[in-house]
Amino acid sequence: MIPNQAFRPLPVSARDKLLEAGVKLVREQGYAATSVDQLCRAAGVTKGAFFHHFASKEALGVALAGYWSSSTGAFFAAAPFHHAADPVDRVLGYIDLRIALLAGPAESFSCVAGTMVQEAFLSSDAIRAACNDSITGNSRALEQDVSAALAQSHMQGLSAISLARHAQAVIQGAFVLAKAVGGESAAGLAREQLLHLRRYFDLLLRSER
Amino acid sequence: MIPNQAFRPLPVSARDKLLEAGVKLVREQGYAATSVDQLCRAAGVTKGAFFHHFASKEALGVALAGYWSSSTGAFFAAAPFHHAADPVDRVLGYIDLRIALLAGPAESFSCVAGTMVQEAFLSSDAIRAACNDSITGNSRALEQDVSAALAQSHMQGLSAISLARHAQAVIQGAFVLAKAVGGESAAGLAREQLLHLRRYFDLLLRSER
DNA sequence: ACGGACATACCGACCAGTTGGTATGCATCC
DNA sequence: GGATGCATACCAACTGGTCGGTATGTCCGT
Repeated sequence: MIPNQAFRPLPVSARDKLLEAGVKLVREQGYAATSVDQLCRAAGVTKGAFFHHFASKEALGVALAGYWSSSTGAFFAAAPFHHAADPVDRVLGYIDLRIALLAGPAESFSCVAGTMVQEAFLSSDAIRAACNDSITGNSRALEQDVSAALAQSHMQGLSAISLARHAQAVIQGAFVLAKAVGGESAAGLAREQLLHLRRYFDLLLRSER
Repeated sequence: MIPNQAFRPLPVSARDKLLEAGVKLVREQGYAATSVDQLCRAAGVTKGAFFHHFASKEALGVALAGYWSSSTGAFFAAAPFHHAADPVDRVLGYIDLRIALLAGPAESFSCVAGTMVQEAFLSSDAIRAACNDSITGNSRALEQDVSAALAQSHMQGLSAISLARHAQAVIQGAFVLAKAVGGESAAGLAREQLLHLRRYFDLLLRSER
């Protein structure tokens, strides 16, 4: 999403504006508490435009998860930690980047997919599946490097995808705790949690080499 | 909450029924998507009864976090893992108990406070604070044993409360991932995550003794 | 002139919250 | 011990406003 369109006017269509507004509002208040009218107001478009692009509010939810997945996926894919020679450095580099992103209030660094899926996992299977794709997409992107790093270590009986999923679990859990404490301490608390994750990975991947 | 009242008819007042319904509905659909009418229907009481006991829907949310905190707190306080002589066994015993509780669909083992705070942390500071009390209450209950276990190990520069918080973060993150995959795999995925937490604690607390 | 991209106006359903009321229990006073 | 007074617990019916969604129209590039 948001394709690079150099030398061309950015589309900023009503659809894009609605998705951007969706990211902001869902992060701040969740999916259910965000009304279609509110989305239209925040995006500066009318209700007619909304239902021209999305068949329903649920359809926006699904599209939002996809939009979120694409934009964050592109960001992490372009990050420099991929160029490290040692796969362990690539894995820890990913965690370090996630730590570096933790700043400001919780609604500025939390995950749209994780927030949405908590509310909609039972009421809308389409949204649940779209959010699952987003989260497991992150795991799969990390899995390659974890797998290579595990092969170097003497660790036995550990699955790469399970470890990659653990990174996502800790990240999602850190967001929940950050929202709970609120205020200034949110980012610091989240960072503390990712440092535990980093230590765990370091213990596993650098053991007995 | 729900005091033992042997030989007396259980109160099952409208208030208690509403809180029980709140636990169920918030787990299934979140706080915002749960309407007052729905709560009353599920509890088998009228709307008048609701607003007799709670000044607003938000007030129910705050009371619900307290109710959740008390009932789960009492459960864990009474668990047998506290009797282990070695503090490391008590910490790992807590994690093992949490693993044992993971069964069935996500809505049957997920956390009411964690779900609510994701939606309401900005819109209602009262709910945010009540949920934070519930989650940090769990951390503080674990902190004592973690502190004693850390004192035995040769680990340096690790704070007990930070580690106890990490347990809560992994648990909350496991719930998010479990909701995302949905269906039969939910509990298994959550268990997998808590096993990583267990391994991390084991690596830290049993190191170089 | 035709289709995509919007805007305006509106609908029935449902929302949180309010109203005025009833039923019951428990003191207090004669 | 029976009448009085008052609080608690609960109820059915209602309100103004907001919800997701629709019907219909207009603009505009091709």
